[in-house]
Amino acid sequence: MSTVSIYDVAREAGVSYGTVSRALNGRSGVSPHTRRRVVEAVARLGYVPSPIARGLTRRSTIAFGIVVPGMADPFFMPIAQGIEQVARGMGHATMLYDTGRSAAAAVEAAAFLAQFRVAGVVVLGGSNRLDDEMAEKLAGIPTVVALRRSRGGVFPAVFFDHAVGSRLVVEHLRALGRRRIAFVGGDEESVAGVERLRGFREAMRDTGQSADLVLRGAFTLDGGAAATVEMLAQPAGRRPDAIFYASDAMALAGMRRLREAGVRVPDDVAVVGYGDIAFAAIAEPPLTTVRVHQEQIGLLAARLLEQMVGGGPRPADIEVGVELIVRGSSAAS
Amino acid sequence: MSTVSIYDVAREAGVSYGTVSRALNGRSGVSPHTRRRVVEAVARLGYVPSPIARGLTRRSTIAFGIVVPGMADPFFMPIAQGIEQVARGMGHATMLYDTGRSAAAAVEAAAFLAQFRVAGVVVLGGSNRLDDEMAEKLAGIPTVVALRRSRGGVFPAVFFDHAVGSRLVVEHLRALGRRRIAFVGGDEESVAGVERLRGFREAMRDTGQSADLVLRGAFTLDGGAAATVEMLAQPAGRRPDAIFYASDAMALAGMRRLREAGVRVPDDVAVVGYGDIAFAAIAEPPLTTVRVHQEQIGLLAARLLEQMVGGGPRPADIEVGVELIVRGSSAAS
DNA sequence: TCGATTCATGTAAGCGCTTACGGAGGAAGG
DNA sequence: CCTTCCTCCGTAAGCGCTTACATGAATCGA
Repeated sequence: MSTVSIYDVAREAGVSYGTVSRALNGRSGVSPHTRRRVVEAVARLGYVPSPIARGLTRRSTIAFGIVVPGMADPFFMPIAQGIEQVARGMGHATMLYDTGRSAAAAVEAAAFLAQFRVAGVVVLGGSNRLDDEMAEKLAGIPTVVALRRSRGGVFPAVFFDHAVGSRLVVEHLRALGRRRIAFVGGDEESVAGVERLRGFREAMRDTGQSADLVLRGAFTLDGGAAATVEMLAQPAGRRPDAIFYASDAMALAGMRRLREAGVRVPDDVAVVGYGDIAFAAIAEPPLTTVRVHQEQIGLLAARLLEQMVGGGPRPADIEVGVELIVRGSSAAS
Repeated sequence: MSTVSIYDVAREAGVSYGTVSRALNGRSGVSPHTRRRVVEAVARLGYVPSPIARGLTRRSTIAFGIVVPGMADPFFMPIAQGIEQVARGMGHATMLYDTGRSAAAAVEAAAFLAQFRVAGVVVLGGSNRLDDEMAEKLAGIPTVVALRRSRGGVFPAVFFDHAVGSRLVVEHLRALGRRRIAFVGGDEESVAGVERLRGFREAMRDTGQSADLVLRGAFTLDGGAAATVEMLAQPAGRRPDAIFYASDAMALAGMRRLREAGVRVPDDVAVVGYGDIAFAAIAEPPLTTVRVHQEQIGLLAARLLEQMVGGGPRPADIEVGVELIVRGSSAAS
């Protein structure tokens, strides 16, 4: 166990603890010779600076915080994973805080991570409504949001246009000749929920269709299943010939319900999701969806944070594109 | 921002900082009256003790560490999520360290978390080969492993018998009349990989079958896809009529490949997975698998850790059962 | 009434670092 | 040869807590 402190190193190297600290932190005012002796002593003793003691004086620990709406959600985790990798590359730890998709919890998360004096935080998705409050809690801790922009630009963001994805879907379905397109939205506590719905509505209007088949649920498997059951309860005449789910998880669960009800996908109903999680491609039928490039977003967010932590200026927002991936669940019927 | 320190509280309450500390930590030797004044001052000032300063003196921070083989793996994350919830209930943060399924990385994880002086750590799966080394790095930090036992019982464990699950699968497939059962194993760096294979071999032997169709890969989607492609390359005569994958992810990816090759599931080939991740139930066909009760395991592990952190005696290992969930991918054909 | 306890509280030290400050040499300048 | 200025380094203080110890007041029995 690293019970060896900076004092031990100092003794071993025959210098004072202050010098050790300077040497290790690359401060000036240490002769090359001394520096070398310190480095050697460190190696000999296997000394590792205590992150928490260091955190106390520096008011910042070598840990990043990630605020995530759902720790078990296959959409968010690849992003978090990317961030964790970058963090570890910097020798940083990663703290996860699961908000359970509650906007209020995100503020708590901010406060919590702030008192831990993390070096930086990445907020995944969620709502922008409370960004000011979060910024207040985070008081000066470098923070970036991913998957959305922040309210009033308080935080730099790596984002994409959720509405554009919806538009691509509607146009695709339209081109396929689908006439009655239903939308199953996620919770509107989040930007994703609101914007994907908005995009759907606008695209429907623009293509001269009425967006009257709109349901809401949670972004989860259960949410998708429940909404689909509800949809199936409609009188046959009002049944859609295409369902656009606001997330892949919802779509996948929905397809299962549809099949159980004897509805064929894509013949009777085309199905489209949003997010392109790994399971979308291997579902049966493979799920048409809006690809979001999660890994890229994670890496970009981490990189932005890296810059900010490094003391750089506030970076500009980065927009990434979305892309419609057409698969079997909406193949031409 | 919580820039208010214990000194501020002391001043506000008109007592000394030592008294504030004692009052806040429930130490004896504080009059009820004083205690009340302190509590009031805390509330008035919105004081929150600095976890990191506290960590420095106590040599233990209010954070738990989780060592996880894959942060984006839908099998592990529900467990981690359960732990995170318990942790937060205790006011603790959660640090995740992704080993990428490398046993060596798990030791690094231990060292890393140890220097952060986490209050406790949960190791998910992995190998038990390096448990001694990990214990050494963790020097006294309460630790429990989940999903396997630890070598020589160095850590308390919440485990199940991987081999029993395999046996259930083999017997099930056998009862279905399948004659040529193939096994697609996960990486044998982990206990899960080794034991599931062993269980398969033994069950095959006990039922008088030869276990000659055995492939290995990674536990991931890609691993399952690759192994399946390999399997399909076999001459038709050697083709299995059932494939038992060591994980659900592998099985799901495998089913996709099978379908693409025109192999019908379950008619031509029955497919079974292991783990019962959320997507298993909604796949098409729904996947027969070995249920492992991930949430329960997460909660139990967290609870054990809670006990240990509370200073209790080393808890006994807890074994949880596994259960075969029969679904469409192996329905009687 | 008086020492012996007991209880509540204040103070100092220390956890393992960082960093401002100041002192000791040595090099440069006159 | 003496001042001035660097360079390199040691020391002290402080980050925000906990806790051992010291102090003083209150309580008790005799």
